[in-house]
Order: sequence, then structure tokens, then C-alpha cells
Amino acid sequence: MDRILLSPSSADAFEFVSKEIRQRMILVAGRCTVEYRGRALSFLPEGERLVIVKQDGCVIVHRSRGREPVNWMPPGTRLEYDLSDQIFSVRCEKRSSREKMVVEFLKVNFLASLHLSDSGQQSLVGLESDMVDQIIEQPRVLEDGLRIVRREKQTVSGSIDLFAIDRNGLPVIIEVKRNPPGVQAVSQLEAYILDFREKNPGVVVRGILCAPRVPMMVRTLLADKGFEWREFRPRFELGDEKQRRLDEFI
Amino acid sequence: MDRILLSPSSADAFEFVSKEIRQRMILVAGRCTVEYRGRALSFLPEGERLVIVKQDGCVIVHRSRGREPVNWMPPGTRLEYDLSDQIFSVRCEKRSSREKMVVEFLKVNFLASLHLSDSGQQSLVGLESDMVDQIIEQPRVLEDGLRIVRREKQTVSGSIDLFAIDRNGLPVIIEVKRNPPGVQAVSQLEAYILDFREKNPGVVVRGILCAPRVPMMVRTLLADKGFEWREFRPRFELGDEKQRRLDEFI
DNA sequence: TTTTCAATGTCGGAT
DNA sequence: ATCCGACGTTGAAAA
Repeated sequence: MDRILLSPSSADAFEFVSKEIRQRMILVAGRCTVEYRGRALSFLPEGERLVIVKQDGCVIVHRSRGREPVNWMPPGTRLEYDLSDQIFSVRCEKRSSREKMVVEFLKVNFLASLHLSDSGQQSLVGLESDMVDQIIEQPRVLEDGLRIVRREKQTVSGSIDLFAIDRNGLPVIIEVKRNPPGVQAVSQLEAYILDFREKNPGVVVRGILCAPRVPMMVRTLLADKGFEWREFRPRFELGDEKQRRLDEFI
Repeated sequence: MDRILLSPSSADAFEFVSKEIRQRMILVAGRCTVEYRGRALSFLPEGERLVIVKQDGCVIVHRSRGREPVNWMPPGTRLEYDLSDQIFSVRCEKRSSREKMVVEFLKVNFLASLHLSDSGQQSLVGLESDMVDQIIEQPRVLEDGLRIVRREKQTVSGSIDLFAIDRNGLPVIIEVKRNPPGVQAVSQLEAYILDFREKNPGVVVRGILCAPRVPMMVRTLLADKGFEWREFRPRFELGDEKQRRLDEFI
């Protein structure tokens, strides 16, 4: 089912991909240049890279290092292979976003056509929403007597993660971050608080920033503004079978 | 130089990669499961995917669709190939960040070992810094008589993109966004302004949010807080040779 | 090393 | 379609 060419001529490379129908993944490795024009402009001079054309039309160009592609086109891109002046090229265009990318191969080292049949659904835990879930389930991880009133409360300044009432009946606005927050998380919390005070004049409201770790700089900034912080490092588990498998291999 | 195997047995796949030295890119396509434990937990059930091991140790697992890898390990990951119970697996671990990923292949469809020699430097324009450059060069794209005083002014609440004096001698804090800003950009600007007013009591200061497009919601929020906005869509060019090449192919 | 912030961010969900 | 915010964000630059 999978087909491969090693070190083909430009003409052979062109013929190879021209025969391919859609719904297959194409890999091309070789010496090339890459040009992009769209949301930005870029040019990548000659060098060896790996180009991956996926079944949904997205195209990614990888260099020898790094997790990120150096160039790419989003899903839904239309592409066209070309052969002129002994140069095999991959021309990509997405009209809806007015983007264009051209990869010109001076030498193709390797060419493959694969079919990937894949319908599995990934399980993933450890997201911010999982943290919020745990706080809702056990509000006392933040403090005793806390009663969660609402999740994802909309305000004009954005959406508050959690809205609660403390043991003394005071409203509490809680911003949850899965990663160590920066100063802008404080600005975000402050905006919510200012918005709340404007709509509820005279009402005392507390603001809490909750994260696995709160950097010292952020703590002092929070203190300056009269807000609080909690460090909460949740424990996560995948359900049943998946958890068992994970437990085995660690 | 490049080596390939089509539909190898697990043992052949294992032997193939075991012979490979570092500093080569390895591609493995086949039916597999993927498990990850580190910053989160994830499990991906059986399906066909493409695994790329790069020369810097990063590993990315791609599905048939989407620009993003479904799983990955960052550069500097140490990896080990394994063969047990007729299962060929790629085991990755990064001790510094306590992360682990295991890809178990029930069937390998395709295996390749490549060397990518690539030292080219990408030229890229159209970034936020390019927008700032253009505003500094021609401040009247924002308004007449504006004099840019400083770029990247540090404050306790973050760093202001541009600090200027207007035709009437009033200080202006300018926040530049390359993409349509959200409400948090307003919060950010507000934080700068509040910080400035605190340090300069009684001094009138203007705040301007500058972006290619400013959503209506953000405009009203800015107006509420007494700030201004400018829509500025810059034109970009790559220098000389690269620009010529781009001009040709469009 | 840690902190900070932009990104051709991407992606999914809600409106 | 636009808007909005999380991401196992990544990556680079500055402190």
C-alpha cells in the first residue's frame, strides 16, 4: 500500500506524486528553498528539509531540529505539484486566507506515499479545566467554608474561571492557571475585580489567583493590589484501562 | 545515504534503528499506541501514525490530519528503542522535565533513516516588531505631531511597546498588536496607564491601542476607559534578492 | 537559569 | 462566519 522512491530524478518525483490520489500522506525529503507569502513574508534559502503533505491538505516543512515546522500551510490548503526547468516544486495556496507557499526541490532524496488509518480518540488529563473540576469538587483545597457559586462567569472584561462565596458571605473571584502565571494574569484578575466593583458599588470582593506555583514577582504584585494567591498542585488520573496501561510502563 | 524499509517485521525494525547512529532523522510509520506522562497524562489508542525522531532528540507523533503533532517530546529527549513480545517500541524520557513518552508499534509499515544537512537562515517579516519599526519610522501613521520617545519601556506591569509625546506635549502610551486584540490587551494597556499615573500623580496620559483591526467589543471597552485605538495595516517587504524571488512566484 | 512575551501561533468551543 | 481563551503551547530574548 505504501510506496517509496529513493533519490529520484525531478521528473520521476513529479511522476510519482502526480499518480497519487488525495487522502494520502506524502513525504518529500531533499534540498529545497521555501517561500511563503500571506500573514507574513518569508524566504528560506537552500537546505535539506522534510515536507509532509497531510490528508486534510495541511503541509508542514520540518528542518533537522526543533518541534516546530519552519514553514507550513493550514488544513484546507489546495496544492499542486509542478515540474519546470528540472525543478520539482510543491505549490500550495489557500484562497480563503490569501496565503501561498512554494517549496522548490533542487534535489529529491526521498519520496514516500503513505496511508494512515486512524480513528482513535486521545485521552488527556491535566488541563486547566481538570484543575477547575477538582476545585469545584473539593473547594477546601483553597480554603474552608468556600462555596462555589458559578463556573465561567462572563464579564465585560472576559470570563472569570470561578465565582464563589466565602465562609463570611463575601464574594470571591477566582482565576485558575495551570502554569505559573505572569503579570498579565494579575491584570486579568484586576480587570474582573474592577468590573465587579463598578457593577456592585460598596460590595467588598476578594480576588484569588490559583496556580501550581506562583512566582515571587506575581505574589508581590497581587499583595500590592490587595489580592490573594493559592498554590494548588492537583493530582491527575486517567480512567481505568488507560490508567492501568500508564501505570505499567512507568 | 538514506535508508528505507517497507513493512518490516518488528525484529527487522528494531535491528534497523539499532544500527543508526545519532544525528540522523528517523521516520517510523505504522499502527501504534502512544502514552505520555509528564506535564499532563495522555493515552492514544491503536491507530496508524507517523513518528519523527529529529537530530536534536525531539520526537513528534503526527496523525493523518492537522498541523499539530498529537504527541511529542522536546529537544534534548533521550530515547531508546526496544523489542519485547514482538512489539517494537520507541521509549523517550527527559529527566530534566520529568517527562516520558512511549510509542508501541503493533505493526511497522515504513521505516526510514535520513540525514538533513541544513544551515540556511530564514528571513521573515510581518512580525509585531516590524509594525513597531514602521511606526517609529513614520509616527504620523498614528497621528500628526507624534514624537516617539522610547521603545520597550519597562514597567512593573509589563513592558510598553512605545512611549511617545503628542503635539500638545502630552505623554502617550502605545500598545501595538499584530493580530486583532482581545479584552486582555485593554487590561494590559490599562495596567500600564494605572502604573504611570501612580508614578506621575496629576499628569495626564493618553493610551492608544494600535492593531490592523480592532474588534467592536474592544473599541467600546477602550472608549469606556478613556483610551483610544488606531487601525494600522503595515506593508511588508523582504530585502532585495528575497523580495525579487517572492515577487516572481506570486 | 528564570522570566517575559510574541507567534504566519493552532485549535476547539461558543455566539 | 467571528470571537475568545487554553495549550503537555513553542521559541527567543532579556534579566
